[in-house]
Amino acid sequence: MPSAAKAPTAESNRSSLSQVCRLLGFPGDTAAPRGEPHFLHRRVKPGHRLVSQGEPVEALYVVSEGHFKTFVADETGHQLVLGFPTRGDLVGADALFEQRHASYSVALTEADVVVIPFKALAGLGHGTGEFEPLLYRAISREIVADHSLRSLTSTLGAEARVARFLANFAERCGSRDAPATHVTLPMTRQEIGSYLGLTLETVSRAFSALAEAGLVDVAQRELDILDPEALRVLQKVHGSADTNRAPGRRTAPAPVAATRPIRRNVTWVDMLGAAA
Amino acid sequence: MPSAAKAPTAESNRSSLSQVCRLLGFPGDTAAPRGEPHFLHRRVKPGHRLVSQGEPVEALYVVSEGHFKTFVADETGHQLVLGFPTRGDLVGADALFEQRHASYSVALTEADVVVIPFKALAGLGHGTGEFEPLLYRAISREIVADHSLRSLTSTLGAEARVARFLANFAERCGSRDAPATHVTLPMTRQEIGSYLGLTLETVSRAFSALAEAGLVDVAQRELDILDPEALRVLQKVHGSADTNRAPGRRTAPAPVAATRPIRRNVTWVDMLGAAA
DNA sequence: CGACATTTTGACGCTGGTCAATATTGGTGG
DNA sequence: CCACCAATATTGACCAGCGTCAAAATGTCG
Repeated sequence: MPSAAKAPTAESNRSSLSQVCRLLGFPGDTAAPRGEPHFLHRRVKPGHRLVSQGEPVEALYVVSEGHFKTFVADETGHQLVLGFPTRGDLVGADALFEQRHASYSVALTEADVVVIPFKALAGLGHGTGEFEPLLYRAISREIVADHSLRSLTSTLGAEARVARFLANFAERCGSRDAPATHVTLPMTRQEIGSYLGLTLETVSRAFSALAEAGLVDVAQRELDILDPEALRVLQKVHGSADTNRAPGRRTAPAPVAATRPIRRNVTWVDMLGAAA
Repeated sequence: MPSAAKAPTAESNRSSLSQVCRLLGFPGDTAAPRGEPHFLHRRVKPGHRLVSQGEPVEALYVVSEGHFKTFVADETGHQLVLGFPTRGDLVGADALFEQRHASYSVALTEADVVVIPFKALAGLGHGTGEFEPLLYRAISREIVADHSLRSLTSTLGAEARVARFLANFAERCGSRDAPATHVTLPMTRQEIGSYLGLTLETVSRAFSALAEAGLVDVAQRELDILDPEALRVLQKVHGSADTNRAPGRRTAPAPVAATRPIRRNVTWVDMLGAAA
């Protein structure tokens, strides 16, 4: 992987507030670029933990480079993958409640994070008042992403989940509105499965199916996105017998536009009834 | 339901900061109970929306009385239930990102909420600096609860999910360490199913099964908890991918320091361990 | 009382989990 | 340098949990 082979150390060991803002994806919020505090960085080697479940919180982190996986481990040792934070993502937000981390975060690749000392938040450093709204937004985004994932897993089938995951991941890898055509997956099939609520075998099968459908080209950890649009739209591939029906053309089938004229009394029901 | 039939208006139309703290479950954090600002309340009738998806955020809310359901609706009108906020829960945290609500919240019963004006947050009212950490904690708790739910749905089978849900719900209904033995479910089977990632039929069947097992006594919306402990412990485990085979090493006390030479991808396997 | 929403119960079948065997990669030791 | 081994990935066969379709019972509201 010739990714960050360039100038790894030169990238920075400290970032200004406005840099962190941009990193988080809030370019507009940079208001006071003056003598604002600079945040230190911290490097994490692959396989090393950034935070551990139960550990008292010392800081929050914003990923600057590399990939992580965050997961919880129940008493029996089983683990559930909660996400794969990468550049621009906040790590450790679940620790603000109870001042203890509620999950593990380990680096999957060589990684670099911006350290946001907990003091800067709890110590009510009003000098840093500029980035409090920023934190709110970042944490809130965690929640939104979480809900989005729940929606994904409870709505789509296995193949569609994997497809969306790949599209999403590739999108987040390509740094600036560059969907990224080729990526090296930093996580195992099992981790993907845990994240999506599937088993590793099902993930593997989904990969094969997507490859056979011509949407991607996957070999082990190497992934080529051939049809990003189809990946994102896909609802079902489900081709065991008639996979090659229309080669080259694969668009989503017409969805059900069932908006039944349900009438009940009050306002909320309009959307309540539609369920199914 | 003769619940809040008593003195509905008398309960309060404004709350002090410390009262909100207690309501949120952070009794210790009440620091400046002096001339602190008082927050107005707002009543919501069953079936009425507290917030709507896409709507610009005007305030956050803390439920004081009653039950809500929060859900997202995709383009086709299908809805996914995200939670059933009740007394002490924060509503609207997902709106801090992008200043627009990312979900609907409708009252399932007669309800009463504390209104926390958005201004009090964005306007960086440092006069209210006391409750900023509080908000952080409350929002963070949302995330933790979310993860907990994901863990639940991806590890347990249908019956176990429903069992845990009922135990959980009854627990949250009984106000003070009172597990609550009888509750009136404010939501439909379908809503429960959406919340747990099941269909309404499966939920209904699970209810019947739990009743037949003598754990609960359920008739329509009326629910009696007969064996709270069994409900919480019940595990029909059917899902999880990893089976812990390696009986030897379970604890991964390996500190953040370099444990061993990292070959490509390994080393964190100590806790990934047993994974397969 | 009649229409509709919600719930219950049954039968059937598909998706995806489980078990199992093999292939491939990459690191280690002789 | 090559054989060996562990971890990961792929693929197949089997089957069961739960979604789907369907119908009937019960409750609710106008």
